[in-house]
Order: sequence, then C-alpha cells, then structure tokens
Amino acid sequence: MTTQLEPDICEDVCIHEQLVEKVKKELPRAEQMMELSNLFKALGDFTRIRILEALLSSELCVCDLVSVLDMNQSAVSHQLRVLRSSKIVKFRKEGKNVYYSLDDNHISQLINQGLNHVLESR
Amino acid sequence: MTTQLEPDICEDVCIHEQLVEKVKKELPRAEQMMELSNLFKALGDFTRIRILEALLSSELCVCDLVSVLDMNQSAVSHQLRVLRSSKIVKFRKEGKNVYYSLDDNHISQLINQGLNHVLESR
DNA sequence: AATACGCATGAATAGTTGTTCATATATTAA
DNA sequence: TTAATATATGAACAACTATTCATGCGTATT
Repeated sequence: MTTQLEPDICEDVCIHEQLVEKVKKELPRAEQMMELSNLFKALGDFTRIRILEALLSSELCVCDLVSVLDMNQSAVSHQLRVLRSSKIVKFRKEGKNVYYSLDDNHISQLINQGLNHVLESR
Repeated sequence: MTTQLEPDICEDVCIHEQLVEKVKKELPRAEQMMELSNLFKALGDFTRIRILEALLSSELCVCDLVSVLDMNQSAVSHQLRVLRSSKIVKFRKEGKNVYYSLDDNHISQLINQGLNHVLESR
C-alpha cells in the first residue's frame, strides 16, 4: 500500500538522511563509546596526568608520588584509586609500601601521542 | 664545608630520594601537562565521544549530529563549543548550515587508539 | 519587510568531581 | 602488646560540568 519511491518524503528538512543513516551504522556500540569516554575522563585531570607522566619514568611507591607531586598523601591516594579502577595503573605491595606502575604500554602510547599532539599543535 | 658522602642523609625515610629527583627532572613542563589533561578532559565525555566518532565517518552539519545523537540541538551546540575551543574540531559555514569535522588526524589517531585499548582490554 | 530556519549562547539547575580532614587498616619495629 | 609508618577511605564542601529552556543572531525565502 505504501509507496516508497523517494528515500526522503519531505524535501525541506536540513538533515542529510542517508548520510546520517550511514554514520549511525558506523558508530561503535554505545557501551564501547562509554568505556572510551570513561578512559579519557580518567586521563583528563592534571593531577592524574602528572602521576602517569611520573610513572612513565619509573615504578614508584605512594610516598614517592607524594614527593614528586608535592601534594598531600590523601589526595594522591584518591587519584590513584581512580586510575586503578580504570585499569590504567597496576600496583604491587611490598611490606608497608605499595608500588604503582602503568598497566600496559597501550596507556603509555596514548599519553605520549597526546603529548605529541600538544607539543606539535603550537 | 658540607660533606656529601651519602646521597640520603636520613636513612629511614620511605622516599627514594634520588629516584624522585630523576623522575622530577623527566617530567614535562607543568603547562604542557596541563594542556594534555585538558585535551583528555575534552575527550572524556560520552556525548563528545559520540560526536567525534560520528565525525570520524564524515563531515556533518549540526542538525545531522542532532539526528545521529538523538539529542536536542542546544546540548549538541554546547558540546561542539567545547570541542572547538579545544581545537579538536573545525567548522565551515555554508548558508544557514555549519559543517563540523575533525581538526587533524592526530585526533582521529588518538580516538582510534583509545578505542583499540577499550576493545582489546576485555 | 516579514517569516522561517539553523545554529549559538546565557541562565538555571542537578549532578559530578577534586581536595581536605579525620580516621581506619595493615605492616613492621620496639 | 604498643608504637610508628605507609596507605586507603569516608564524609564534607567547594568548584566544575552537562543538560534544558528561552532567546538571540544571521541567512534564506516569500
């Protein structure tokens, strides 16, 4: 019964309908985009970036990080928690100390590439 | 006058003093780390990631994005503003429409690498 | 000139986030 | 056991952010 000769029935909409459909199909799954935005969100903080840049040099215990960042220990621990829960850093316990390091080198690549962008775009 | 035989005078501190000094020296300048965290912060939002993933497929005008994201136009414009001010997207005007696209391919590399991380780390 | 349309923007608001303070936990030393 | 040290964590608060609503601005159409 319904005639579907032309893809757009209404000519006057601004939307590029078929392009929009194509783009929609090429989008990653919402869940993956959510994870991606959460990853970037975890990287998107000055304190956490400093922690990660420090860990790029070396595995460090919490009090080392406190000293490098010149911040109070509680603040550092809270940010380490964020990084842990996003699986950006890993840690090992040794006596009273906890040593943190980058979880894998995907992360260091991301950070380095981001830094390159920042350095080159000036 | 001052004798500096041992690097750490106090043995009992938890801090690895010389390592901390080395790490401090290797840190990028604070301003650059600030820019880097701001870049990641701009990428760290679900709506903005969806915008960017869409623009990865094609240049799009605002109303296309509104349709792809199924959000109201004002919200999309506000987020585009964030992306513009971080130089993540660029735009061109054509009549009543404004077409947005990714600013350069550093950005698309960053996004793709982030997405790969998300996909592989499961 | 008047209207319609696409987009931008300011204000308001609810939700989120980072830091601090106080305190808890766990490990080691005395 | 007691004390000291390294780290983690909950609560509180200020600062920030994303969305909505209302409206403004510029361009095209009539």
